[in-house]
Amino acid sequence: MAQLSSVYRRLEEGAKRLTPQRELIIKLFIDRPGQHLSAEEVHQLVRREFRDIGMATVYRTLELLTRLDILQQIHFNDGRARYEINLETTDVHRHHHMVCVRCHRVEEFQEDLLEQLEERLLAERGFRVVDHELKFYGTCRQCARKQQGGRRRS
Amino acid sequence: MAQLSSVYRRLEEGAKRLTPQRELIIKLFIDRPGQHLSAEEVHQLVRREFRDIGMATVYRTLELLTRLDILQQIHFNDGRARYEINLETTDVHRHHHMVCVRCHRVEEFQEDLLEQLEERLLAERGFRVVDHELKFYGTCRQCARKQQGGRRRS
DNA sequence: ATACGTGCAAAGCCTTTGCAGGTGA
DNA sequence: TCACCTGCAAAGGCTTTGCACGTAT
Repeated sequence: MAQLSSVYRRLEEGAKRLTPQRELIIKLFIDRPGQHLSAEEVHQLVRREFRDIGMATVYRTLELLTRLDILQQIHFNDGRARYEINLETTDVHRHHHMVCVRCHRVEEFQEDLLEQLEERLLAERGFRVVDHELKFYGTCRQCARKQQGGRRRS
Repeated sequence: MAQLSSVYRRLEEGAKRLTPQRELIIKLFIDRPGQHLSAEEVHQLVRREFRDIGMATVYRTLELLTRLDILQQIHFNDGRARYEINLETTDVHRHHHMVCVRCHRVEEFQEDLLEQLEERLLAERGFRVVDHELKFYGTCRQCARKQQGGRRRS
């Protein structure tokens, strides 16, 4: 798979070894595109296949993969970092998040309307953007339906 | 001052007492519009006038004021929460942040281009936005100049 | 009297680090 | 050999909580 080999290439470029623990963590993210896993969740999932992996290894691996640009760290203001994979097909800079404040599920959307704004920030304020994040907090369709049902009853 | 009385009104509506500690913390934010203070910074600043205030009181007050919508909590991914005041003149939803990754200063900008996008998210995906945050990370004008100077020298 | 507010210390969470013991090149 | 990697336990940093003591209403 092209995406996998690109991940391994990036690992090699970082002069790092592909240990079983690291491979399992990478596979986890490849098997779940579009998911945003916390360190705790990664630990739980990997432990199904590698019982003795420690949290320190998980954190060190997540840090390494983030540094190699294989993962991206995201904060959704719930006090813990989450990670998602950076496949070559994924343009990180045109991909943002909708966080449901009820079920905490995260949806994504593509949008490039920030580019013109970034150009204006450079021209008008001298601020050169290297990264950005846009997050919407609200209620997703499913939770809106549930909420509506609850209100009817009361 | 109209802004001050609005803050006090919101405190009363919350059925909360205006203690000297709380008043000092509120004044801190009113005297520094546009600043984004961490709990530690608030503690340091208030201690100049109220030596014995404890961190717990600072945290409890910041939590209270956030709940009363007098302050707003913000995360800039540096591992600590920051707070800014919500004056009635400030439209929280059209005010975003540019975070300099070198000097860590935060600038603000006004922009309302998100509204049409929010309408589309509701229409196309059923997601009803209640809050959003847009942050740009990059280098500010001053740091860009310093950097340029350094490069010329090397 | 009673509910509220405070400072202090302890505990909680998430995350990082030190260390001794492996393992691959 | 030697650099790298790991699990465990301990420590760090930010934040919350328990508690006994005050203080307003």
